[in-house]
Amino acid sequence: MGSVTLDDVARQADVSAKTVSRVVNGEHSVRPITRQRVLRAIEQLDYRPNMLARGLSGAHAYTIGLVYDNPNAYYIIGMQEGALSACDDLNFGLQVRPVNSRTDGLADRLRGFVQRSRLSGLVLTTPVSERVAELRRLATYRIPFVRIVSAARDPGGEFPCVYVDDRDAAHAITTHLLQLGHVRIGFLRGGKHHHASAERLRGYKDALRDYGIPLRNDLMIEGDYVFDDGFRGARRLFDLAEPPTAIFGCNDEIAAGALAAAQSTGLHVPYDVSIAGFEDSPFSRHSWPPLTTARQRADIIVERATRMLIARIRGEATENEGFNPELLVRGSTAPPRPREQRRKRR
Amino acid sequence: MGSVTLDDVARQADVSAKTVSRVVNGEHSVRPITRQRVLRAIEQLDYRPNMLARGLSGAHAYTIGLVYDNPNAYYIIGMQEGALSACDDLNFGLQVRPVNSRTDGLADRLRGFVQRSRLSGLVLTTPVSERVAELRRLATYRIPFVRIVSAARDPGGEFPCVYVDDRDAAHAITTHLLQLGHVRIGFLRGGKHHHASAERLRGYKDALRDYGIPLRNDLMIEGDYVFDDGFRGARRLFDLAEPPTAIFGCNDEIAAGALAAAQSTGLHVPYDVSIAGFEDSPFSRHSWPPLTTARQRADIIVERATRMLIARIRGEATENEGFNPELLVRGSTAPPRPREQRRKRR
DNA sequence: GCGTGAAAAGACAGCGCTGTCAATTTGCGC
DNA sequence: GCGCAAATTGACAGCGCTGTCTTTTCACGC
Repeated sequence: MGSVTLDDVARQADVSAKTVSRVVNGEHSVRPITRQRVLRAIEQLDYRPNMLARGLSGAHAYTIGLVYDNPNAYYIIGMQEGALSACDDLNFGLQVRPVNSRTDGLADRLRGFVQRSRLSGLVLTTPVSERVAELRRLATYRIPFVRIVSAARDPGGEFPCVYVDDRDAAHAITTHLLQLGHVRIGFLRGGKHHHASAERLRGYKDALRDYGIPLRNDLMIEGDYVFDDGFRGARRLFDLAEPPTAIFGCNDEIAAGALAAAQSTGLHVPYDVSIAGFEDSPFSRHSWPPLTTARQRADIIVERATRMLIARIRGEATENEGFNPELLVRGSTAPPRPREQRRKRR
Repeated sequence: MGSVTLDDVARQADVSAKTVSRVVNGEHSVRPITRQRVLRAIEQLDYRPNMLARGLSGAHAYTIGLVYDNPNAYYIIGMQEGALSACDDLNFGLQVRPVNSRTDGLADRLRGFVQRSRLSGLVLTTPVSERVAELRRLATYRIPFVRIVSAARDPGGEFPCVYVDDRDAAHAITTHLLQLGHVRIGFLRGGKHHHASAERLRGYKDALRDYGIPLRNDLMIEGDYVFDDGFRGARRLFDLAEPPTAIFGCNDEIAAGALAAAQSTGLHVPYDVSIAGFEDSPFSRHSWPPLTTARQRADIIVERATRMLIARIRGEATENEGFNPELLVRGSTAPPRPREQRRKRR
């Protein structure tokens, strides 16, 4: 209804529709003079390409897919915002796709998804981005994608990516605790299958090693990225003969669980025990005390990944980019108390 | 590339493409026998309509818009899930649209959004759904929409809607506190411009009235739906000469703020003060103690609204539907202590 | 069995754009 | 100014579906 079409522009600029199409899509083989004329016509008419027609006609729908497997609402919203902002800016559409990353045939399901919606490419977030074998397969299907991964440095190699240095951030958090004087620091690990979790554990270990403190297995507790595991894990730590004076939770939800465990045990945070998280989710800001954590800007990270993906779809070359989460010290961490002053459990 | 088209199905079912189209779109001038045949063919071939072609060809894009103005990530995800589930089921696409509901020209911006993407209709969530004048305008543009509103009973009248009885739920929560023996109950109000907030306040007032307890203005504090207002509001209540023994926060985030305020003041929840929220967000489950609250299933509510919208787009008649949030009693509420036992503030 | 109106099914023409390939123009060396 | 390859530009045929209009079939009363 009344909307301006390619043909209108073509008539106005006195060229063929195809030439207008070429200009709109930034193809090379148009003379500057012609391009000018077309651009002027586009502006005069306030023309906007019809996504539907573009997608139906062309090889792909000028739409990218954001693929995730993550229960964390805040994280998802952040990622969505980032992707949307890049897509709006570059005239692409966005489709959001939750998947189960642990099942077989992931690559094939993703291909199905891409084909059905004629997606131009995929942004793969962790932990989907860690299934390298499936990714290889995806690549053989010639589906463009950019992954977001946890890595201390540019992994280079096979696939384009945006990398986040979880290890360094975990190192910083642990060092912060060490500098406060903590020696027995518990670690509540997140999803076994998440590489990010392993990286954070490694940062923790490295920091302890730097301070010459031997690792103790009873202080490192397995679990998932969920509140209940944080709660139970922290309880186990408190029950040790020599409980830790600080606990580092692999993400904010785990740390919130640890915080609740402390409070339910009558322990005062941070006086009796320090607790740190990872993520800077609302959890960490809206607890009492607010949690020391590492800020990870999911929105910015995904926006960069999305821009990279679109650049690649357009045939441009790209370089991998890295991000460093930032240490955020808040009220949940403090120096340990001398032993005798520590409060009794109720 | 190998994707199954309408024609393939038509051939398989030995009918015309148009008939398949009719079946897919739930039009009702198809004989049951024929419909069966077509459905079987669709299943055999695993046919899925191509959104792009549908949108290009038809008067609208078989895609609905979910419009919200809400900072609460958890809520948004819930709504998205509900809408997506209905859309997937009914072969519609979904576009998500955050807006600022307080600005002028809302209807015109929504129209722009609808026209650009050729949306078939809109699901309007609170508080967007409360701008009645703008809605009237939207209706004159002949844009189909369904609103989600806060109301104690079917508002009937002008626009189709799904209504949620916030008042009754707030009444239930307040009654729960009264039955525990609380008399001085504070109320932390959410967004002034949200009708839901007014409804919850009214439920609170009604319950007090039912128990013959006079309202006290110093116990009702204005604020927004955010943590900090909950924190500050609760602090003000604690500073009263006669502080309340229970606080009802207008949503979970406010209640979380009140909880933090209590903890930061050295008050023990629920022994020194009871706290209740509204929403059943992760906040309420992941705090210590977990919050008594009212469960509001954003996903289910929005799913219903989406189905209603699509039915209307298809020209079917619909009836408004109501939902009642459910009281969830958890650890943050308990009987008040006799006065002398109440703990001193530090 | 026939006539009738309504219900069901089909034919056909695009929707706005891009891929393909053919036609035209340009630039350049001689 | 000519010839030729390369650079530009254009013509045309769909992409997969639905709206419109037409044809066919059905149900029913006599």
